[in-house]
Amino acid sequence: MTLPLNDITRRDNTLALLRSLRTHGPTARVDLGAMNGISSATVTSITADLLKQELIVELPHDAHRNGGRGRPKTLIELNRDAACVICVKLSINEVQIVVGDFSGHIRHSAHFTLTTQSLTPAQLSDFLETRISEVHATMKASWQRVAGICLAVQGVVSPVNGTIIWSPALGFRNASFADHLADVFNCPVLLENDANCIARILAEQPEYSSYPNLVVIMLGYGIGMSVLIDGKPFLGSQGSAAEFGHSKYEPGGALCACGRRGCIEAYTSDYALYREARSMLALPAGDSAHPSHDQMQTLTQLALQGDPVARQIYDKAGRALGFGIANVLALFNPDLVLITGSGVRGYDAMRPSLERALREALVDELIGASQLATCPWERDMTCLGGIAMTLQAIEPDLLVTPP
Amino acid sequence: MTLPLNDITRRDNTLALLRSLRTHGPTARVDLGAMNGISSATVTSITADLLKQELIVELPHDAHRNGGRGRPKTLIELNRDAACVICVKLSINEVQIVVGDFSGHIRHSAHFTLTTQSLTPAQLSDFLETRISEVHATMKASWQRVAGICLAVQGVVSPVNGTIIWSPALGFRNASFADHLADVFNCPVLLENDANCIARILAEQPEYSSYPNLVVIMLGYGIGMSVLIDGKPFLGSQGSAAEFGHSKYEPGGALCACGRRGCIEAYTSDYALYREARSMLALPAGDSAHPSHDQMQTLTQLALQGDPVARQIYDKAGRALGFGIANVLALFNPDLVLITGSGVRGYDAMRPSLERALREALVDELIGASQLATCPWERDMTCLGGIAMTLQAIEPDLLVTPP
DNA sequence: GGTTTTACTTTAGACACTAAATTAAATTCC
DNA sequence: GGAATTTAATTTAGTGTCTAAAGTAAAACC
Repeated sequence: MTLPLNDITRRDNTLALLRSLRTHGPTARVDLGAMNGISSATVTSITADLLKQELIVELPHDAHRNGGRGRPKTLIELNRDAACVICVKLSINEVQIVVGDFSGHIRHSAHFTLTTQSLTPAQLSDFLETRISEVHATMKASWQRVAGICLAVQGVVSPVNGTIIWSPALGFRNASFADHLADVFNCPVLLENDANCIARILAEQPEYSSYPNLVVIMLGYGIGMSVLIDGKPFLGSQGSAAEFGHSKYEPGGALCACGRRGCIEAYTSDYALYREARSMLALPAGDSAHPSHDQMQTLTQLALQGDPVARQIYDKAGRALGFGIANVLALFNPDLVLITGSGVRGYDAMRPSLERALREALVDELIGASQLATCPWERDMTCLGGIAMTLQAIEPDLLVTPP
Repeated sequence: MTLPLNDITRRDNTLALLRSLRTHGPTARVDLGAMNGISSATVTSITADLLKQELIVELPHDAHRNGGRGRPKTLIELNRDAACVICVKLSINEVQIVVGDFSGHIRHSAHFTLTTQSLTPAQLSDFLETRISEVHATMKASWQRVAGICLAVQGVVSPVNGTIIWSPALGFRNASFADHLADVFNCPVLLENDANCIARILAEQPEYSSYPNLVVIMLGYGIGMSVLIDGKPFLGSQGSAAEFGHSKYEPGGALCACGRRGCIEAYTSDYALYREARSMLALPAGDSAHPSHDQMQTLTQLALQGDPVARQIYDKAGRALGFGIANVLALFNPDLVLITGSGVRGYDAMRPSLERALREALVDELIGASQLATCPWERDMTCLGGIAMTLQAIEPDLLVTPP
């Protein structure tokens, strides 16, 4: 037994209202009630509590004119300054630190370039602590509280244990930073996979919110995937589910960054594409194991313009991705598969062979059950998702003890 | 808005008590309270309602002596005769019809042999209606009510739409029987995949109940799989998730019963094993496309006794299964993968190559996160699972309107 | 300026739950 | 054998949450 049952009901309803406000923006009490199946009287009661706690604010009436007859609605919105969260995105050779306010918007953002793969755990820990401290101090000076921190990491992480199991950005394995940071900054620290963050943000966008079972595949330096079941990210027993990039296309096939062979990533990721291409084509110089945006752009353009060698490389990549997606359709049967990440730039070049592979692999009924779409890629999506997840995680903590 | 909120709480608590009684057998009020985090007073109140509705009964005190001091516990158990459900298992060339009582036990069972693949939809519908009618009439004569019917079907089904999308037992596709049967017998009719039924039963057995994320793989004529996430069967958007047997091992590989190539089933199922074997080994005569138990037994024994040709066949099957399981581990990251079905008889012959494939495919961290085990196979498991699922589904209906 | 419309608040009552007190039914102790 | 002890179940009293309905507020309409 944790809480008396009635308190749970109240808390659930309170959290539901906060979530409605976060996704819908300013909303009137009547509408909040209708959206959540709660009577108007109860909304009044709950919002009164929240106003007292300064988690929400009423909008002045003159800010909005809502036409019709009758008493005008009083719009309520989240108090942006009620709390803030920090999201740290860790990817290959880049760290991004972002501050989000209580309504989920980015208030501050900074990028750092460093050779992540050569860091020791202690060096990375120091780096994170220093950088977060700077932001943390700034925020504390101007705001009430930093209510949570999120580490959004490329690779296999265990949110439950707070350990990074394996990341392409790092030269070591099984490292734990979350607990230490939680001690230092005295707030909850979430560890999340970057693909889950992105899926979280995409899923709440109106055009995708009607698909409760959503698979998001991220193409880029590596291949990431996130599965949302009933709108919630699916984590396996250790929280490290959905390692799509390392599911197998061809047993014994091409060498992957994970050390195994035949992974989809070993055919479809940036580094795999560039590895195939560099020996056969004239391409910009640079670190071919970590091709830059420009390098990939050049390669993609060649394929899209019909260069036969480049086309063949993308054909092969599309075929691997197609068979991989076929397995995902067979196993998860989602409503929608959304392909995004910086690698979508090459999607059109992969598409014919991808679709051929799908038809080759699956009976029509299974293909037809799921839609396939792409979605443009924006750099800040990961952090926005991390902020959203962190806010949701810390909200119950903010509700404690109205005095 | 459906029900006032407090009614939902009450209904949830009532259903929780019923579920406790179903899994734990006769239980005292105090213990029911402790198990469900409900106060003893509330248990008294709820059980009073249930007694009035005759869904539960009190055991006479002299039936059990529970030693200790103090007032003896009054054990409560489900009223077995409160309702019954019918489960129809449809597999290749066999239909089984079973009656389960309210406590989930089998009260009656009948098997029918018929060439299912040559039936038209109308013929099958007639057959089912006739056979169910017989049982239904018998039950109605002696009991209160037949509260639900379950169709447990091998293959891809859509529980939501009530249609059989594809079944190896049938010569046609996209057939709907559930609605018609529901009309005829005036009760809810569930359509379930057979693997989901079995997983349901296994999951509630004490030795597996501590694994919330459980994957059950069924080896047999075909390959079935069920995924339980947080103890609940995972169905995709159409409810036809987890078509593990038709996920791909080898693009362009062996021909599968589904018409595509390279499916795991095309290497590891009974028919695939026998297809490979029949040209090279002296095996019992019979329909080699649908090998009998005896035929498979002979083949398995050969492999286990070290016959090189048979061993090679099982090696290949194990390798395909191993890569398939590797993908499942990568994508679902379950706590436990349980292998069962009649085909477990050959598991030991597949095991070495299966484990080799796993190690070849996955980084150690992902293999180590999940356990792998086998579980003996019993014929009635499917129907027991179907009964359990049906009882759970109809329970809310039984609670309506205390007069 | 009165009427109508819509939004929000207050009031009154119902329901489910729990803690504490009470009753029930056994065992143990003397 | 009767009193004390122990444990189970029930009853009682009280709390919290919710809703429907009545009441109040603030606008547009006529």
